Amino acid sequence: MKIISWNVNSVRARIENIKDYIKDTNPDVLLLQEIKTQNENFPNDELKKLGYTSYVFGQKSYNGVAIISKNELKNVNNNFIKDDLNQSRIITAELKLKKKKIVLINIYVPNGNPVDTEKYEYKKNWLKKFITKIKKIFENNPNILIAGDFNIIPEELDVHDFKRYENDALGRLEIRKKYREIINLGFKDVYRFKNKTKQEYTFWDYFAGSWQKNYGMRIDHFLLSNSLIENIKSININKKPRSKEKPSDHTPIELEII
DNA sequence: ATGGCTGAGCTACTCAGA
Repeated sequence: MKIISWNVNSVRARIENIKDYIKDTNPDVLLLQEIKTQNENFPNDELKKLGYTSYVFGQKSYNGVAIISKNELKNVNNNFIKDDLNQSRIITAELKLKKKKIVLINIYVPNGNPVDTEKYEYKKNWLKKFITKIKKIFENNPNILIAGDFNIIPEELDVHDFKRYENDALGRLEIRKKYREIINLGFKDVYRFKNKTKQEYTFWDYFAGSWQKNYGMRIDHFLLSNSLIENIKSININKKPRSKEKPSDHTPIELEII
């Protein structure tokens, strides 16, 4: 089963790229972040033509997440945590893998910059609530997959110039500790688990030729509960979509589980 | 290099992103 996560930076501005990408990679489940549209303007029909059902948690202008799936999904939910600002950042569903029932969680974590503002506090509180909820889910189900745009640089090698980000909301130790806290509940960062020292990124700024110079960062992640590690077939950051015309600033990360 | 692109909403500009 191929599951892909991609922050598309507007689903409507990116629809042709997304359709091309789906035809190329044929995912079973595609998790989108930053769709930047309300549910009623989501391109359901175009994705239906490719054989996918869309489950959308949208919002006007900003944020918004969606799950696009070949098979119909059960228990789709938009209120995983109570969001302090009522922003659309989490959509969950139930996924079946052989005999295992997996809780699938698609997230778009707040950015949190600048760090001396309420935006940073919002990110911290959001992560705190999220961790509390994950602990609770674990009590009933050991099989959890968290995927999406975490807006967290886990380690120094996950960014081209760590010094620039060590006091940034993406790289601050306080935030990276939250990431470790999730991992320590019983997860693997699948990319890092499979690639101990490899330096690859999932995001490059639009400006200053960041893509051409490979000034990027790895902030889109798949966290798989330890009970599912044996099911990993492959993990891959696919840089092709970032090189296309009119790209998102993020590129997809692709997980295959069996 | 704390904003030099990009997108949404709207029709001139601000807000947001990381």
